Amino acid sequence: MAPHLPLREGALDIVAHRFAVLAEPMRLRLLQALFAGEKNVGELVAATGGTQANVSRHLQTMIRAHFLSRRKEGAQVFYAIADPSIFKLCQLVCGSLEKQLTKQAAAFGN
Amino acid sequence: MAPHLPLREGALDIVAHRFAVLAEPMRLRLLQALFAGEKNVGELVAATGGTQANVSRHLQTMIRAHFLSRRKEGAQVFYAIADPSIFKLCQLVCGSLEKQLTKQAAAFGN
DNA sequence: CAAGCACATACGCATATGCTCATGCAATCA
DNA sequence: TGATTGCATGAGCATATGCGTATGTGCTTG
Repeated sequence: MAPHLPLREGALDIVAHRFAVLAEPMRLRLLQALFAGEKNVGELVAATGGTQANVSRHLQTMIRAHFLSRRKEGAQVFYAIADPSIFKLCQLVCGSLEKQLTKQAAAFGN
Repeated sequence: MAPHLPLREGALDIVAHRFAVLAEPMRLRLLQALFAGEKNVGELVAATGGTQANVSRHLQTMIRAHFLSRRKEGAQVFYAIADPSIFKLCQLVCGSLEKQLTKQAAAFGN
């Protein structure tokens, strides 16, 4: 039941793909914008500074990965974070990154 | 101190890169093999079924990302997991993946 | 010193992925 | 109904990345 860490064959590819979805700065920007709550595409375009086409594509990518949810309201489409584990994932990476950078800084004598 | 989630510019690229390192099946296989403890390159080649050159390349990638540590002993080189957050990262992804697949299975009527 | 083992790395190819531009499609409004 | 707004998507290009093959480098051993 728990994390059978010797993962079955094929599972690794799925896990890798989930990490890959998080491996694009623009998608992380979108997630960051969505941490504050549901937003429509126009708001996300404004928040990230990307083009409408590009933002839309990245949103589809995260929808397919089941990281986001979609809600149509008239002509607009609202996106929201659907997988709460994303919070912890980002926190973990940021945390260990901070630790590493601090250590590197200390190595310079400081 | 804690997760300043509105990350400073540039930090996102670094975070994205860290996720990217975890976004390759072969690297995940190597990490899985290393979960049991330190191993040298030959053992990792055997454990993953990859070629020596490819395994070596991926190990360098994870070293540069500070995910692994390196220890030379004579002609051999031993690698080990240097960043404990990798455990939790994999557990989180596997956990939410399991949840999602279970839900999808249930949607088929079961 | 020569030979062999363990590991790293340069090169070339194939594929994947992000980006822009242009267009399609649906809903709203005049 | 025609025009406009909001979002999605196809085409094409540029780049990045993984892989295999071949070769380089350091250590060990005879």
